[in-house]
Amino acid sequence: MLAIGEFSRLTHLSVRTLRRYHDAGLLEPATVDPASGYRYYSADQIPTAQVIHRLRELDVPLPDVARIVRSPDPGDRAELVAGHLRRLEDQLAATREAVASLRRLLHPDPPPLQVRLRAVPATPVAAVAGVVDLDGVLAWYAGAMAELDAVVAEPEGPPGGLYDNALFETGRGHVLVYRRTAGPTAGGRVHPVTLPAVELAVTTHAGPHDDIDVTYGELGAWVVANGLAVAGPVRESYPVGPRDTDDPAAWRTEIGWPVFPMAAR
Amino acid sequence: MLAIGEFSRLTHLSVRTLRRYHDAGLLEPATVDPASGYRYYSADQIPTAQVIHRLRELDVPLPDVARIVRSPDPGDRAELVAGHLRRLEDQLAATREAVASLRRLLHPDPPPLQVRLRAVPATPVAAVAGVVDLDGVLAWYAGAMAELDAVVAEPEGPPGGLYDNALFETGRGHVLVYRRTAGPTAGGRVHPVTLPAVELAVTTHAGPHDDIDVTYGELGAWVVANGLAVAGPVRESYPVGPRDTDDPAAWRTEIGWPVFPMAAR
DNA sequence: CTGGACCCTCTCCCCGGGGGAGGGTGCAGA
DNA sequence: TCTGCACCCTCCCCCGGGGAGAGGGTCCAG
Repeated sequence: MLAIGEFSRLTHLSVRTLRRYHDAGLLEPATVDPASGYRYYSADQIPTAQVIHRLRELDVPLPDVARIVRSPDPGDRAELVAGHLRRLEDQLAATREAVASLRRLLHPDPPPLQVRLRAVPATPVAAVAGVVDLDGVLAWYAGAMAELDAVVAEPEGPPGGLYDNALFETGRGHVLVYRRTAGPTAGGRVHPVTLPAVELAVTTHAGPHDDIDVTYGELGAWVVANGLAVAGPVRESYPVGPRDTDDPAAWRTEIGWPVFPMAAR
Repeated sequence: MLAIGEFSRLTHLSVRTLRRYHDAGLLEPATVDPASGYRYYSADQIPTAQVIHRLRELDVPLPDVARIVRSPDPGDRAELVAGHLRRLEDQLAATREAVASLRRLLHPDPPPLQVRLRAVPATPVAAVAGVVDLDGVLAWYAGAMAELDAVVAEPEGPPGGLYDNALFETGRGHVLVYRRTAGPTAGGRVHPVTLPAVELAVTTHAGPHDDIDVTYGELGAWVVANGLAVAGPVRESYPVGPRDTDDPAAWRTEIGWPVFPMAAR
């Protein structure tokens, strides 16, 4: 039986951290003296402590660590770990993209932004709508678009979507993806919808979506400079997207932001 | 002039976050109405907001972001950014190593640990000592060892170090690195020191230092199983180290932990 | 039996936000 | 000019994974 200080020395985990792991139900001492509250660990808990240490170095949240070290089946455990490694991969990809986008921001090579005003009439479309978290929007988009493809036999023009401002402001909001078509417009989650008529400020973003907010910002600056104000929901359409090519640099995203004269807000 | 909500829509930064950035002195509104406290932004602050956004995606702390966006000289700014990118690289390397170490832990292929007890007599050495942070210990070690090499003409045996337990427990502690020699033992930070006689439990760790705590743990378990207790400072020596080869898998680190009979603590 | 190392619980602090309460402002339509 | 409502303000509490320290109990060797 090892007192907490001794166990700390053997595992390179601080005494404080060991106590926290006990409170979190993550690493229970082998025995606890009921009179004094002293924690006593056994030497064969050392490997467990080391696994915990590694998982924490990978920023796995404590509750997930608890699930991993407590799961009895090594298969389940491996699966949980693999899931977290995938999460790390995604994070790494996001980091790389942020670095690239930062470089583009700091060393700009700005092609002048083409903004046009376009009066869009009310448009009937086949649509899938829902309330979505910002993190899950990509997955939701893929699923919704697959359903649209299954239902809409003869699409016209590129697919598109409407995104509520709340999605960017609070991380959750209404999203609607649509296809224009002369054919059927209902089935499963797909329903016919008529997009309202609006005046749009339209521009096209080229490349991956990691720095699409830059284009949003430039579009917004143009709108403001022209005495207009924006109001959601924003419309995007995807003349060239992940459905068309695997090369994000080739993507083209048309952004249409409903505008009003400043005074008419 | 844009109200905060409008600016939020143009930058995809939440209203809350914009207010926080104002409070942190990171992104000052162009004007603030002294009567109402309303913040008003100008459209040409959008690029700055986007740079901040990217830096935050890279987990650059707010004070550092403030330094970057406020530094007038683009060269300085690039240097600050580059520094953070280096930090990200290091972090990435650490993550990779933790993943590798975790795999080794979960799929162990354990060569049986060779532990020997060795009575070490008092030993005169040339040494550099200091109080070091755990993060900086590698850099400190490199500097100290370079000074030792400059002073000690004829070293005997591998270099070594003594590490206070506090280094692992509180992240800061006494460290002493030494070389045995029959030659000079003083110069610069180098001073003659006599390491006290101790009884050591000794084993050798093979490979990079990322999972050296596993060997520490196994050594500790062996010590406990043999009715002994450990006490610092730990001694390490480096028969094969970064000085000898660039391949961390070839490194050999001898760990000697002072031991006492359990009862004699 | 005593001193000192060790251990206990408790509270407060850090970061970068999110959530909500409670109240003041700006502006368009009536 | 009034009213309603969207917008804005400040202030406080919450999260996770610890670090720091206060104040007090416990263990054990000399």
